[in-house]
Amino acid sequence: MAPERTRRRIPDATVSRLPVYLRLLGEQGDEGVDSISSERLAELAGVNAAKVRKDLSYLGSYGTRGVGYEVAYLVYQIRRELGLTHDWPVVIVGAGNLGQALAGYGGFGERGFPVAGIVDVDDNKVGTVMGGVRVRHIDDLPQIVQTKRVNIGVIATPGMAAQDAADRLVKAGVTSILNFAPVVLNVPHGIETRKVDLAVELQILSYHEQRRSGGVGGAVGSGPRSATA
Amino acid sequence: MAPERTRRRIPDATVSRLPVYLRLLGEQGDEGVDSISSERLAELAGVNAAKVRKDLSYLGSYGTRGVGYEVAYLVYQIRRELGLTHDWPVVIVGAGNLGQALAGYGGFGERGFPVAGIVDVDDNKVGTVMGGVRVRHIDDLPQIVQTKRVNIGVIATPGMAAQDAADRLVKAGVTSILNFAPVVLNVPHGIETRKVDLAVELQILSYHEQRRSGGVGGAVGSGPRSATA
DNA sequence: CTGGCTTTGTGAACGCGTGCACGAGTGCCT
DNA sequence: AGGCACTCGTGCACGCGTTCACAAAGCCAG
Repeated sequence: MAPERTRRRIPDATVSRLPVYLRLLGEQGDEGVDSISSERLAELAGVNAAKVRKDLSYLGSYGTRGVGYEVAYLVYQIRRELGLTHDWPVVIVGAGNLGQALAGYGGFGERGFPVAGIVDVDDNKVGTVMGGVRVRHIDDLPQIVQTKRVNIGVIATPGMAAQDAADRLVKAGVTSILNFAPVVLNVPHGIETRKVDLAVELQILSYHEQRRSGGVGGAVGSGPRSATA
Repeated sequence: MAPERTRRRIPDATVSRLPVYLRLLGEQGDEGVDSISSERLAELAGVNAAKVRKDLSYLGSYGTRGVGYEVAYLVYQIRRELGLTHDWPVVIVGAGNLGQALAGYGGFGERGFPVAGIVDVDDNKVGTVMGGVRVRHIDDLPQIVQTKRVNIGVIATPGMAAQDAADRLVKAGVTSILNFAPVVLNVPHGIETRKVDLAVELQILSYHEQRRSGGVGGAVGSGPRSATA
């Protein structure tokens, strides 16, 4: 390949915001907006304007001073940087409540992440269809990953089965994992992992609520507007 | 419980890790472990031992030098700090795929966040039962929030309906919102908000995959799966 | 009771991300 | 053509979070 030396590394914080900008820019584009300022984009994204400019500067200087950014071009650049110029098929492990919801959630395919397959250990679930995809046995994982060129795996199993799922995914050749199970996964170096834990999110909110309601005192079930029990 | 000066503000980063420690400590407790070192806990949580100690130090000095932390006591302290000494009923807005999955996901109630209600705008869904909870009309939101003393709302609607859902939740008296819709919510100051966006997570993974597969070279859409064994 | 071993708690250094402030470039209007 | 208004791009300072390193503190053996 070209001298393409160590490609500008983009800070994690920025990477996590680019998808947000991308979505907003897409919406703006659909509404006929063809140029947008960092200030406006910042407002839509709920962040600081300087941050937007700095974030976008990591992609290169694609803005026009005095004018702003051309929406369509910016969309293209962000998509390119995020690797969204082509689809990334994903495989879902676990066909329970969550797995079903994920498979049925149309947003996946629409946004470039078609569900290449769903697998489960439970033979009773194998064969059923969810979101247009037939559930297959987890032993078929390697085959699915290979034939469908899957790089991303989604773990939607109970916590107990998550590590095994991760092991199988890695063994099958997956290099990125999105984990919904409340478990700290142990994966080989080089495997990218992200975790979404509903319980953690709720507990963080709980912390703030508890704080709001008068600090760590006795166990009182008082809400902001509720009668003190 | 005299020290009311628990006003100590705990860093966000720490707050987001406490739930993880809590779960791990619970598991260890179930396995009969009654004392644990920061090193061991760090290993389980996949973080640095010093970080564990610093995190726990925000709760107070509950460890014993030379020995470690008493699991049961630490669990109690973390639960107390996170406000988990009592339940926090939640109300789910949106009875679609995701809403169903969330309602059906037992983990909610088990972890102290019982589903006080599910609401939807669609009259066809109203009356059906999900996860043991009957779906009610969104107009009943204020009543549910008030009678069940709900402080936390969960938005599981399509993006288009999310802002309206948030407005209704806030108006009904909810002060914390967990948002699954791919939208930047606009809420009054003082309302705590957390966002879980599947598309964003996948796109972040996509970024790393794209990076792995040779960087942003030509705009050629060669298969995602490059030469990686 | 003393010495040695273990592990906590924390001061201090470092690094990353954020936000400000301002120079530099661009387009529009007179 | 010249001046003006606007917006990007970025150097810099600040603050938060992470990590190291070590003294303080507790336990145990003999």
